Amino acid sequence: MTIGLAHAELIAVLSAVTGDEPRVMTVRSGDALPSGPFELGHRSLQAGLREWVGDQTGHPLGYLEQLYTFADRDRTHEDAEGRTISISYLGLVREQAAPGAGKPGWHGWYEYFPWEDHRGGRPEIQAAITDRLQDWVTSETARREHRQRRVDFAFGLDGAAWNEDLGLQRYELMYEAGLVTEAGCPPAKNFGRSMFADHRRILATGIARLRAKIKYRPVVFELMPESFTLSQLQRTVEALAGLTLHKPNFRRLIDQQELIEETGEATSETGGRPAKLFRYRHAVLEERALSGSKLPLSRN
Amino acid sequence: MTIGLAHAELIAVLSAVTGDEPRVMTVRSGDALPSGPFELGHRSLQAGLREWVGDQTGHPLGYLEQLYTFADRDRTHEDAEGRTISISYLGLVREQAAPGAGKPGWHGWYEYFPWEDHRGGRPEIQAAITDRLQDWVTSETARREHRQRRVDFAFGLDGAAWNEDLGLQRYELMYEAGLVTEAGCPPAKNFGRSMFADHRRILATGIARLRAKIKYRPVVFELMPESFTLSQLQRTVEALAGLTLHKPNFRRLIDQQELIEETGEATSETGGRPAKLFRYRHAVLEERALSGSKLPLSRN
DNA sequence: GCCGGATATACTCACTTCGAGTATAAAAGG
DNA sequence: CCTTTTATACTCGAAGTGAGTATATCCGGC
Repeated sequence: MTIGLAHAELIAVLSAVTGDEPRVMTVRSGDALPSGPFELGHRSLQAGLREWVGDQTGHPLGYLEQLYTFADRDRTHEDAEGRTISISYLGLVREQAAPGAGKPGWHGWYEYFPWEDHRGGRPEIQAAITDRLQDWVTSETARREHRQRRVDFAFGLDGAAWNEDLGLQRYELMYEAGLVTEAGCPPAKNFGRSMFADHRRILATGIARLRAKIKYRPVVFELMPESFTLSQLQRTVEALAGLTLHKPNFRRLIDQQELIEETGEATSETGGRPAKLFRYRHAVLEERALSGSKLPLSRN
Repeated sequence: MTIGLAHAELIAVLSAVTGDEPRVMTVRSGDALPSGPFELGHRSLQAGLREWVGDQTGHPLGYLEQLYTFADRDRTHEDAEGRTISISYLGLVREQAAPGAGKPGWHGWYEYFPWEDHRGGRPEIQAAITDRLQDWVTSETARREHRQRRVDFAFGLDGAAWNEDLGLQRYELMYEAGLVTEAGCPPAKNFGRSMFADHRRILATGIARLRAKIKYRPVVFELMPESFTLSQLQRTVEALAGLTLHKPNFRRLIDQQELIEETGEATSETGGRPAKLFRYRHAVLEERALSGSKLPLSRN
């Protein structure tokens, strides 16, 4: 019996935040995500990727999480002796440990997804996108209603609120509607910077996953330096979520979670009143979070 | 350059709920999860699995979601020409469409994880488990504190509340502490029924994922028949979560989500007052849910 | 036919959480 | 010393959540 033989490949979405700009590590001048073959010598996928990232970038990798495994037919290796299976990972790199961040190799998320940054309100480009999506909705009578609901929900139209977690759905809608060059549309009709093969889709997956995760697990701290101010922390979260947050409530949220503690020092680099410095309470690391139950429990 | 060649295998965690018992489809009299090679003819992994499940079981597969991809060294294929990559999926099967449920092939979740069912309060077996875990905690001085926190958090001890989502963490702790035969411990010291290779770990992954998911996406309905009563729905959720829920609050939660509507009919099969029958509002299917923001937004 | 058991359904209330706004403190610079 | 800027602290009402109680409708036994 023929057991499915395949080429195994690892693809990484490595992110860092510099100032208020979320960035991703790229190769080929920003056209592709770093990837490499899964070598036989590695203990596991995770270990393989860590090793490989360490060699290639010199940045120690903090948090690492599997994203998704793809094996669609169009991903078949050219000299196909079997097809290619791509296993993608999300990795977080601390700002200070990423000297390359800001230099070539690291590109801003919103270069690829300009419509995902809502920190300055709805970005202008979004109107153009939703106009084109509306054409796509109207162009078919059969699934029209269904398409309309998907667009409205994903982009926060018609009463629905903008939900930052839906980045992948938004990209997939645009792909279906032929608004990205990866779907075969002419470069003129493209929105955002495109990438090699399905790398932009994988990046969207990583962004969506991270945006969802920061809400129920303290992963932001994997991106922060050893000590930081509350404003820095807030700006980092805002950069990731692509949203502006309510400052007093953000602070309340943070300290009622008891995730951080004062270092005792302060910094006056920020301009106004000096800000206290905090550090992450590592004791809490693996436990904690995973907060809400959402199910109406019965205490008997 | 040697591109990593590997064997690709699909493993499925197929679940259904009959009455108040959550079940999983198994092969080898309950010793293993169904699995098979990833054939080259398939369009994608997802399509490959759907086809394969259809052929093997005759049950149409509703919801299907990727779980995790494993490729640890100990999973190497015997006549190793490369190693085996296992891609696991979680699938949900509707009760009525699964005539085999209850018959051989389908086994109850809690046969494998008796400590995960808290519907009748803390199960007795848990005390024995945590006693043994406590020995494991005390046996090492170096990481003792860390281990203690992990155990307390995972099993809801020392002030922490029981969290049904942590099934995977609990199994992994037991594995580390040598309380399951899969870790090489003698059968006498085993807790719960063990499985082939790492299949029980994969099942734990599936259960944990599903338990987490029912809180923010309406996936329960993939397990319900066309029409159902609110009590049936509640019992299904309780079966999955391994918890008892507060009836009035459960009903409030359900109808404020507007996920279901009355069929107009009622059933008196349950004994007391006849219960109204409801159906899932399919219109809502892809949108909706993904409820809470958890981030303190600013409206400017 | 009436009554108790069983199940379904409906309503109330206190407490916590959350969104939103306002007020005070401490630095820098003209 | 007064304004600007950033940091920090407090308040309030609306909404959500945990928990309990009350009413409705069937069945079966007497």
